[in-house]
Amino acid sequence: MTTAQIKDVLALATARLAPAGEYIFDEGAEAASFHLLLDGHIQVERLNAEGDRVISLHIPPGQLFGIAKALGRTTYPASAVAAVDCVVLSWPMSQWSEFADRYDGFATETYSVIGARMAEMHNRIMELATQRVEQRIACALLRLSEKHGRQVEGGTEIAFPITRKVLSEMTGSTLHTVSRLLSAWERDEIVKSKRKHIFVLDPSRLEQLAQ
Amino acid sequence: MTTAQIKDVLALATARLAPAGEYIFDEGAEAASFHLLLDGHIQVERLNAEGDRVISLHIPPGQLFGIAKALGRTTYPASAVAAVDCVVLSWPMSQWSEFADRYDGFATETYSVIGARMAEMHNRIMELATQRVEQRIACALLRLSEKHGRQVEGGTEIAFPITRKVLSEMTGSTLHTVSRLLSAWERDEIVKSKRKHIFVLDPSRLEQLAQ
DNA sequence: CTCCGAGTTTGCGCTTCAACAACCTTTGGC
DNA sequence: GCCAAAGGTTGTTGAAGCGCAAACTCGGAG
Repeated sequence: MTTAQIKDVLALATARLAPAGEYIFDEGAEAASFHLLLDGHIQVERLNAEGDRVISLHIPPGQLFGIAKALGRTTYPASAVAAVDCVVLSWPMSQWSEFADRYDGFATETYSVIGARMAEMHNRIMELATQRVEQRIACALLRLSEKHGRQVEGGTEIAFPITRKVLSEMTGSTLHTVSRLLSAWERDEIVKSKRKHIFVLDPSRLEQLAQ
Repeated sequence: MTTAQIKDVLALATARLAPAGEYIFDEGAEAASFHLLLDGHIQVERLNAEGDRVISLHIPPGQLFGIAKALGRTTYPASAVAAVDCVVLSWPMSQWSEFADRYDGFATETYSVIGARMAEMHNRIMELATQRVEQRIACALLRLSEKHGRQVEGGTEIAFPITRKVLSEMTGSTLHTVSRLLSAWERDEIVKSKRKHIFVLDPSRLEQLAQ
């Protein structure tokens, strides 16, 4: 895309600040807009019939999300919540095809993102189907630190606040089990954690635990 | 697509018969072709590091598969095996973009398929994360009978041979547990099974079991 | 017709982990 | 500085379901 094209596109967007905890859109709602995360972290989640929350993925800044239209859907398949204060650009879904037609590489880029997300979901399915809780949590921490990590002295910090509860909802477990494991791993100096913040100190041993 | 266009397209395809058990392509292999299943049933699967097989989805006749290129990938993310004798049309992946450009609706149609598959994977993740084995197996049977069912007197038969082992690999369980549950459900006249064949007699009670 | 192997059934012990419960700690609002 | 609420720790218990083992049965190859 040229600079002129970028200007055009930005002129059509609405920017807004979503404070931590705000829902950008809800599962099942009509997909009226697609979004770009400029800053912050978005959590994509669904509730099952019994009301258990399952967190499917986290969106890092710079990614499009809520692109239901690209997949032939008219409603959002999941909800998106701001995990921290976020800056979000939004466009009406009606402009999707225009964008795709007009800007070369827009569609290709988008489908690469979708491909990557599918691959990630595929991995999650494998993990859930074959690994034990301990391994799954180790995997989740590794993924988070790789994709959403920030280097600090001594290790990698996960770049947004994350509770035991959230980690359990990402791994199909309970906050109790997560708490126990994090405590054990902290004793072994594999991770370190403050409330809502986790640091991976020794990724190689975490990988071992994930097998 | 017009009839003339269909003829063009078919002229470029290679047709072949894949006997039951044959691998159409392997996980990780270079994505040289994309395929259309004319007849039969394809099973998409992956192996994890320990060699456990996980079955992600089943492809019904009439669907495209192995469409890695559409998702910006150069290798297949999973393997595809013929679950029964299959008739498969294949095109070299190099023709993908040509097809997408030339035939209106081709791309849109494809992305709808991808959207549906993502939705299904999403559901699988939810199930694996929150439901117990019994519920997951009930869900799997319902899905199979809906998407790959064939009406027979008294119920619905799953349209391709399926072992306890396969069902366990679809649900992240073991063939023993599946066997036990099927036996119990057969006593309650919810399902009926011959070796490699399963009939769903009472879908409503199965839905109850799946909650 | 017989044999062999793939598919299935069933029992038993043992591990994993969710459920329940109680208590502790940190943080932010007033 | 106090309080409430959110978040975290830790112990105990019970059950789900996996691993192992052994036996059974069907169906096809020869």
